[in-house]
Amino acid sequence: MAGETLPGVTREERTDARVVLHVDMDCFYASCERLREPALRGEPLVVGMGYEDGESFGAVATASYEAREFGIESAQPISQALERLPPITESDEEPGGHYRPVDIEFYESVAEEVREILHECADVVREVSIDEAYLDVTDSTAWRTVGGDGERERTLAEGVGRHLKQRIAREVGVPASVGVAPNMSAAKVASDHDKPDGLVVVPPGSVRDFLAPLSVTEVHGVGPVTARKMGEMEIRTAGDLAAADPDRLEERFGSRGRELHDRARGVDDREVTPTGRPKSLSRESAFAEATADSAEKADVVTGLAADVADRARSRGAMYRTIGIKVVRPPYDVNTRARSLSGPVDDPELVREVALDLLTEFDGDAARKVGVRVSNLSFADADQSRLDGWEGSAAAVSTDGAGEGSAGAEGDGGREVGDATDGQVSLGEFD
DNA sequence: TCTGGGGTCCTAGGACCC
DNA sequence: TCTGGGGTCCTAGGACCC
Repeated sequence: MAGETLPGVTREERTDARVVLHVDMDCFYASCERLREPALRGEPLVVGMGYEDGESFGAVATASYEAREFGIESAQPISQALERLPPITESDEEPGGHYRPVDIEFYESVAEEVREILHECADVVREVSIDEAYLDVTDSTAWRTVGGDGERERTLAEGVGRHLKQRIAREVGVPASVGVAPNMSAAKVASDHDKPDGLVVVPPGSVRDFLAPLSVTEVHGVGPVTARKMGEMEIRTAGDLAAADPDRLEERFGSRGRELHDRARGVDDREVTPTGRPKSLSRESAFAEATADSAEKADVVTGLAADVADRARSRGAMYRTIGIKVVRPPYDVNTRARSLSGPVDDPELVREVALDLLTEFDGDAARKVGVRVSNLSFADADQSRLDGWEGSAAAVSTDGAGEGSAGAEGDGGREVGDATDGQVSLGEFD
């Protein structure tokens, strides 16, 4: 990192500070809907999921800024959102509200176009979600200030942020907010600071002052629980947090306390690492009405199990742990999981294990159930190289498959057969 | 066979994020 | 704010091993 400089950036201009961008698409699902249906621009728009005709069950995924004016927020129940949304009238004067169901495949296709631009602009891109990413552009720009006499002073780094925003707007047609800062957590707060369509630049040395007046809830990693506890400690702003005694914070919040203290002071050494492999895959579904009916619960779990197994297969993932989640009223979250002796790709087994774990909750009312596979491994070249299997005949098999061949652990009497075709085949279950 | 210490794996729950 | 769906990381206790 320290050695070479890039064209246009001399050695003296290099500082130790990194240049990190956080790109956050503004109410992304709504923007996507407007892309293919321009008449929705400027109108209150709610994109929701789980809402079928006549049902009032589900939640808001994204509300446009116009819809937010009416008190509509994301994660709100659909029924409530639709009540607040003004009715569409014939009059051109009256703003009408619009509802569209989530169409995740279309949004993925738009996100892919955005991703391509991000990867063209930076070597290291970490995608956090469908509408958010961190970029490290330290090697292609600098914090040097340009402009000055007459012109507004700005940094080269700001130019990169502006360029990125403009390309996304021009080539894809959706708005993005961009934060530019010397670390991830500051860039994240910066992108959030002037939404929508914002560009906020926080140069090195000014991060702490930038954060100081903001509510502690703006700090990434501070949720409702932590904010409440901090309130009890008279810590209300990021400035309060920065000035607080780190030992006290650690006492109260564990290692996270120290970390949050650092972030509030503008200290965050985390590298921007490229998006990795998923660690787990899950699906869950809420009942319109909590149910204790075992058959009904089993039905839904069966469907979710099939979906999860399907998704794992399509992504080339094998799993070693299968789990369920049961949420009992009022909001009692329970998880159960069982690990196998080796990774598998076996939809039938996902179903069997999930249903077996579910029997513990026979007779219990459930408002939501879920199925999850974790302990994932990927049978491809990358993974096998990491495992030191490169070049061996068994290159496609992954950790655990080898020694799992006899089901030697005898966990619960289930047998795991020989590893063949890069996958462990199974004998009887239970 | 009343009993130390360290390491790892597994499970369950909690907090947080988008 | 009584709460949808898909994730991540951390913690803590127990089992098990040496």
